[in-house]
Amino acid sequence: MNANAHRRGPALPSTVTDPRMLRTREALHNALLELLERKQFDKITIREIVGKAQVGYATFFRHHASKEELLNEVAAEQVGHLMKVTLPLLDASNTRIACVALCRYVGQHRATWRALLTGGASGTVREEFIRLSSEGASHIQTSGWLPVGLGAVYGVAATTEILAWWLRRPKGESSEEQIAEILDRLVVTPALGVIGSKRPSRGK
Amino acid sequence: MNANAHRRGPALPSTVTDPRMLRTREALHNALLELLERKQFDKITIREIVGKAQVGYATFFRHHASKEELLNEVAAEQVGHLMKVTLPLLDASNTRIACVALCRYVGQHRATWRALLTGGASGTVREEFIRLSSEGASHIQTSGWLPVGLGAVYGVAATTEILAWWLRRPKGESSEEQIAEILDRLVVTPALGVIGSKRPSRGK
Amino acid sequence: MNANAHRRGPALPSTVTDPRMLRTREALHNALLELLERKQFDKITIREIVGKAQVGYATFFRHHASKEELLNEVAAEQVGHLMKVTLPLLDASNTRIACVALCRYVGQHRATWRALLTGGASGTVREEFIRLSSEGASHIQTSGWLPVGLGAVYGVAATTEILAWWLRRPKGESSEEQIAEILDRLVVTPALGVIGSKRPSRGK
Amino acid sequence: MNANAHRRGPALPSTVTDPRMLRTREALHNALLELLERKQFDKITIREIVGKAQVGYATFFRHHASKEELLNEVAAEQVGHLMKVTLPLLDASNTRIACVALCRYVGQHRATWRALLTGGASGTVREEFIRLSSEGASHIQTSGWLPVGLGAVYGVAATTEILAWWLRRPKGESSEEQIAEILDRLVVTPALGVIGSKRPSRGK
DNA sequence: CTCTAATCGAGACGGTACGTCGCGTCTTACG
DNA sequence: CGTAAGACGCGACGTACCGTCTCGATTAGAG
Repeated sequence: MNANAHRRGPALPSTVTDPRMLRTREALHNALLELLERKQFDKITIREIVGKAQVGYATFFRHHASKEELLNEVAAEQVGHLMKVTLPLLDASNTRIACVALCRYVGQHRATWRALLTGGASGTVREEFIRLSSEGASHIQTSGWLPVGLGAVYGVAATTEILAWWLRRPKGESSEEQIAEILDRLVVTPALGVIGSKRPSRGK
Repeated sequence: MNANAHRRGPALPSTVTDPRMLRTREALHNALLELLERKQFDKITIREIVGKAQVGYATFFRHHASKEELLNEVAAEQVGHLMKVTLPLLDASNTRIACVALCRYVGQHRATWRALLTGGASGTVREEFIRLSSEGASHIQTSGWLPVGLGAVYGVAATTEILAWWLRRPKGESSEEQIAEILDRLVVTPALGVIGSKRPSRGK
Repeated sequence: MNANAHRRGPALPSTVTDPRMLRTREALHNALLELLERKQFDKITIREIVGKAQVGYATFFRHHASKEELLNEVAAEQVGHLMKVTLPLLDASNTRIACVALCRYVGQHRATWRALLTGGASGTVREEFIRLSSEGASHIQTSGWLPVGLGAVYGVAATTEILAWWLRRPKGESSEEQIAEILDRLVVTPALGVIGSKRPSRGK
Repeated sequence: MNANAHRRGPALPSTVTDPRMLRTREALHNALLELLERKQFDKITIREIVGKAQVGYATFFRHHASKEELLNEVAAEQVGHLMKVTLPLLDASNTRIACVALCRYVGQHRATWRALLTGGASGTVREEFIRLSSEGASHIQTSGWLPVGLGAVYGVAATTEILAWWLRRPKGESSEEQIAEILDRLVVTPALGVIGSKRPSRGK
């Protein structure tokens, strides 16, 4: 009996072709993003999301098991876009270019990324970041004193935190280039290890 | 009408002397901390807290307007303890000592700090950190390229994230000194500005 | 932990003394009866009941596990009242008197009993009837050709069906005495067995 | 637009000849009957019915506007079969023969009739019974003290209730003849009036 | 034997009621 | 007479069916 065959979205969402489902999925994604621009993720109710998306309440659960799962999906999507822009430029010899690209992209999607990074969703976004970057940047090496796992956690946390600070401020206060420089000097360069050279702090 | 005359804790909790109130407050603090060691903050219900604290349900609201407010108070308290240990040692000329003190303190209160930093309460703890440190460390100067506000946000976020990573791992995996070194090299030194000298990233 | 201590009404509702609970219980009883006068039991939603009773939705479940359980309670109550009036008069030598008493009582509470017997609740009422009458009339003997269990089921079903027919018709169409006579001749006398002889009825 | 041109079965189902429709109709009838043997009518969902009938969900509505309508149809069909067997034998001078025929028929289709009479469908079955019998037995006269309408309602209710009692009991407990006698003495004879004369029963 | 239209399965969808849970308020009874 | 116990109104949760509505893919039966 297929009495409950209607439950759970397909295992591989990418294979969905039914235009109704695609429309619904996108409507839910957009609705969540729009709501995130105005209130904290955990203050948003599923009923608000489906209301804004013009979608039936039960329909939500035909696509996502929970609010969190929808956020995961949205986060993965957005982080994916960001990565696609930044990763190809990431090159140990010149990290600044990647930082600028990243900041520029974020600056161009200010509203979305402010929502993602300052609206209670940042934890999820960070996890997605770590997941995707450990896939895409597995060749990056850190110097020995910094455990790889910690490097990733730190890098992502620091980056998102800096971006969040930037996005919380009024629009023109800091330029994309300034933030990129901060990012590079404060996070990327120290984490990548400044290999083989000066350690500014006092010796052990 | 004085329908809610009994509501709201006193404006200045520090002035409370009634031993019953003190007992209740402490019981609630401890109950929250113990629960945080076992589950996410937002999965904890007020009824659980008062149950564990052996306190009447309504009594909770005579002391705190909400769960979050209690968490704020607990966070301020714990962060205060931590600050008291670390701040006096903070000296631009030798940051490592402060880092070691901080890690040692956290290591000695592992359970509590793991609860605070990995249990969904970290946002609150961070805010409390920023608030208290901007009071206590207002004399710290960063070099010009790093806005003061961002410096604080970054420093706290990076620090808590690193500590959280540490506390999530099995107990003996990294020593307090190792974490302190990472903290110093990765966060404190770069943020304090590497004053007057070499900037490892390429010039503009 | 008494996290769910609020669930389920007390095992012995008769022992409840809290006036709030009494008010709520009665409001729910009345609301159900009023709604039953206007629509089928299974078309009535719990939300309608609590709406009419001016009671919170969740409160319903603090008193009754389901709509059906509430109906059981209401039915038992009403049937109990009816029994109290009729049973004492039940005497094998003159069943007519009991029939008249029963019809009179029902006639005096026309709206309620029409609701109970014609509104989709009759099954429940019948079961309650059988339950209570097998307690109160256990001394009644049927002649051998009619199994006792069947006698009860038949008597109750026939009686309620006749009353239901009566109550469905316009108010003055048949007098209480006429229905009582039908009841006596059609149901009671045949079921009691017509033991060889005298039929007390017929004489006015 | 003929958006709903496909909706609603033909006004006269008897005129349908398309074998696909016939197959579907029968499958739905059987599915409902089988399910009724295992659970209450109102606990049965349309999705279960179409599942068991191996029929698409929407197809159900191409034949029946609702679950209830399907039940009506099934009830009419089964009651019709029963009537065809019993009615021709109904003769005021010897009601026993018809009673025996009725019980025998029901006994031969025990599962079906238990489903129909004890599974929450009895109300519908009774209505169908009354409708069909008032067509087929309109010549039956009752004595004056019993209104015709009430006679029908009573007769059908009492009969179905007695049968239901019988069918609920273990299979061989009462013979078809015993039930027929009860039916005759308890329901048919009293209702037909026993106008001062012969009572065919009693003599064995 | 085609071909056109009726019929079908599958199942996404907007609804609505369900029963549960936790909140924060307010009443009651008890010590 | 103040405090615990807990009933209450509220509102979101996730589930289950409802009945409507596309979609193709069969499958009749008329040409």
